[in-house]
Amino acid sequence: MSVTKYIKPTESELEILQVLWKKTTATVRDVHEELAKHKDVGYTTTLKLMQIMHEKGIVKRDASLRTHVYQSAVNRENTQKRLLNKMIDNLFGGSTTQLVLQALGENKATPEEIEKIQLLLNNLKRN
Amino acid sequence: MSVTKYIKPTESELEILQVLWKKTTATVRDVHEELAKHKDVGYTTTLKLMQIMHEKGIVKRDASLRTHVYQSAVNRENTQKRLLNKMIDNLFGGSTTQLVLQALGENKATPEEIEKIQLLLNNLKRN
DNA sequence: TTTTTTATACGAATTCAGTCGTACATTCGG
DNA sequence: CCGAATGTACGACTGAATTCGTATAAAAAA
Repeated sequence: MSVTKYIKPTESELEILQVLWKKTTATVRDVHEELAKHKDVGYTTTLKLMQIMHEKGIVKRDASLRTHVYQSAVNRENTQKRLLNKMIDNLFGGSTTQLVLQALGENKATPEEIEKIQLLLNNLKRN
Repeated sequence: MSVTKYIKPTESELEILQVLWKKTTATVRDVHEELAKHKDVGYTTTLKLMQIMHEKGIVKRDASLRTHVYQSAVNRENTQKRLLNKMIDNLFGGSTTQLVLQALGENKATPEEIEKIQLLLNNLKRN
């Protein structure tokens, strides 16, 4: 029986994934320079992390050239959904609504964004 | 210069906090039995965790009796808000709306809950 | 061609979360 | 009173995440 593989990126891995999701494709140096903008970290640390992510199957890479080219191997939306659900369980007692209320509660959603959410809600009600 | 203390509960700590938030006040046994409903864990593990949380200042306790009585030392809404914002940054590129859309996207919010959210949104628009 | 820069690989250290066993004290039932 | 149950303290182990140093190869610059 095949066991569903649970990919649960760590925090550092998520930072890297964000870069890869945005750029589609990137070298270790690309990623590292992006990360270095916001935090103080050594190049080999980023390298190691990406190697481990490769072992885990979180990223793919083209190693045909000296400078390997990486890309994400996990779907962005799925990953978001899974971690979100976890947070809903862990922190909001399983209530999506509580999370949404909390998220919107003090935050700066523009009127256009609010419209977008309202549209979605209307569709949901119709079902 | 005082450094702002960053309380970042771990996953297990969050489980415990949920119980404490719900019950207001609880012994280790209370908490443990609540946790044991959903996962397999030893009593001393829960105890140890709560002791560590006490050292960290995440929970308070009354140790005047043999059986200590614990309660949360961190505010629920603040904690939720902080972790939520972190997730928004880490996983949704800083967009609250993206998170909300994703959360509502496939999830089972009841019509009543949807109403509640819509109400909130209408209020937000009015400002 | 020599030197410097840029890559990857890899081993090792550190830290932390989570788990539990064991020791020991107190309380409770009989 | 005595044994079982219940409580806290605490040390220790495991595994994972993170960090970085060093070795080595390749490429680029001088």
